[in-house]
Amino acid sequence: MRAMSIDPRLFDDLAARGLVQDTTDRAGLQARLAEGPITVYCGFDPTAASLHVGNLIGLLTLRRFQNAGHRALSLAGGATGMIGDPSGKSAERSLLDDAALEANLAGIMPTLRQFLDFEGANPATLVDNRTWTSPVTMLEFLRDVGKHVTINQMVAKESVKARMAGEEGISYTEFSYMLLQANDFLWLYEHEGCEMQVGGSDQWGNIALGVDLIRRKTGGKAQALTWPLLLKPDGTKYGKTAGGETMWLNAAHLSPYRFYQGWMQVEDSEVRRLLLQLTFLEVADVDIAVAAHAGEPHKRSAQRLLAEELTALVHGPAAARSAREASEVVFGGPPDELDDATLETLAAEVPTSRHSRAVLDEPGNLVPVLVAAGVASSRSEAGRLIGQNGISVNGQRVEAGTDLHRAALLHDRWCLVRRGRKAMYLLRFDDGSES
RNA sequence: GGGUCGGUGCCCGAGUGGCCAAAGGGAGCGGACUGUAAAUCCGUCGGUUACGCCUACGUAGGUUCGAAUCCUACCCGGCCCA
Repeated sequence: MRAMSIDPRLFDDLAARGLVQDTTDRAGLQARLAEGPITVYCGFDPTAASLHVGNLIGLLTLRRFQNAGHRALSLAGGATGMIGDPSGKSAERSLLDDAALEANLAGIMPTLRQFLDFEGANPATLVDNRTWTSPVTMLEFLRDVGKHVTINQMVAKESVKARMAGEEGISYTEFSYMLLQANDFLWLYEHEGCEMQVGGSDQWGNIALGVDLIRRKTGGKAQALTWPLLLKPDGTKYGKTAGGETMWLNAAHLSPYRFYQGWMQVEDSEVRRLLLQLTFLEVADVDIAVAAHAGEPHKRSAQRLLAEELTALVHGPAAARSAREASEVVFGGPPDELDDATLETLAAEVPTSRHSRAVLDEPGNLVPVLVAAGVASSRSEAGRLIGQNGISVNGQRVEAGTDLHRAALLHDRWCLVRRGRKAMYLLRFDDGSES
């Protein structure tokens, strides 16, 4: 009867990592987990062509369950993604058309596959809720799902109340989202033997509705667990770099180098929690690392650990290594000591642009080149940055009126431009056409 | 369908005929201080061939020497009524 051995420490480990916000009857859930493998699912809506760090906990939590011997089920929200979840949103979403939806799905599928093991003795499963949602007619849906849910309980949900109180209101479509999600849970319960759903705490209402629906329709008992939303100290959602970029998981949307830098720049007070929630490092090891960091915080060893673990997890060990090396160059010594090969490598990690050598002979070329390189978005901004001592070329602050000359190039073709203290751009000057 | 209130820059939000590229706040960006941290302070924050010009206050027209501000139509949203 011991088909699969399960790790009994899972729940305590999740709790120790700060990953337990709410659960259905806690003792009951722990008892059920101890009983044997459970099938657990987490949904990911294709709202963009890439998942972002906000989805990371879900991906990792599924993996934690799988590692502990349970069955992980990853759900791509092809149906729900079209509607948009009103939870945590203050404004109505724009509906996705079919083409955008397909593109988004194609973008997130590889990530969903990457975090789980679909081979071996305990393979994970990947489903798309369009499979069972599309064929259902509206009448069937109203009869089989809608009949079991009261408007009263739907209106009582925080996400709905917030929107009903706001100026924009909530459309019937978005209002229905929770029914679709509840129906997903029911379907998976009946067809995949899925007894448990996990998600961020903003999903609690939707998940609980599914648990209710399952009980009413089947008499069965389903489980739910949510984790606290990944929030920054200022209360805003996580998922942006210090520079305000979304922390996408796809390399095409955010380079591994910038992803790595995003984690390098988290503040001290956050780093322990992030290590616990976003890596597979043991709790004890995290505490050792954090203690070491506290002793000499300027070395940022905990941030470095976080950045390396996560970059390796998301982009692979090789990308993590490149990101680290590039970071050492960018935040290391003076750029005029870099050799040509290092600059070539760096070009793959930081924003790099190509320019014609001919512009080096033109007076007043600095501002236009900065714009062309993407350092500034307009001439005005470029001028402003220079005036504010915000631009340095090859390690030298430049003043208004400075021109770029051939003599300033590194190895006769590179220019390393720094904007502020963190943003680095590499400009490459070749013969031939400008790009 | 009727009534009513509203749609302002990345976001929130003042402005109700000229002094408005548009107060204030937030975010962002740069600087100082630091540790690629936090806190704090300073500056900046539509574009440009820069004391001029262009583009901007839901959309399209109109009144006016002059409109974000007035009028008309339309679009969108809140609330109330049917």
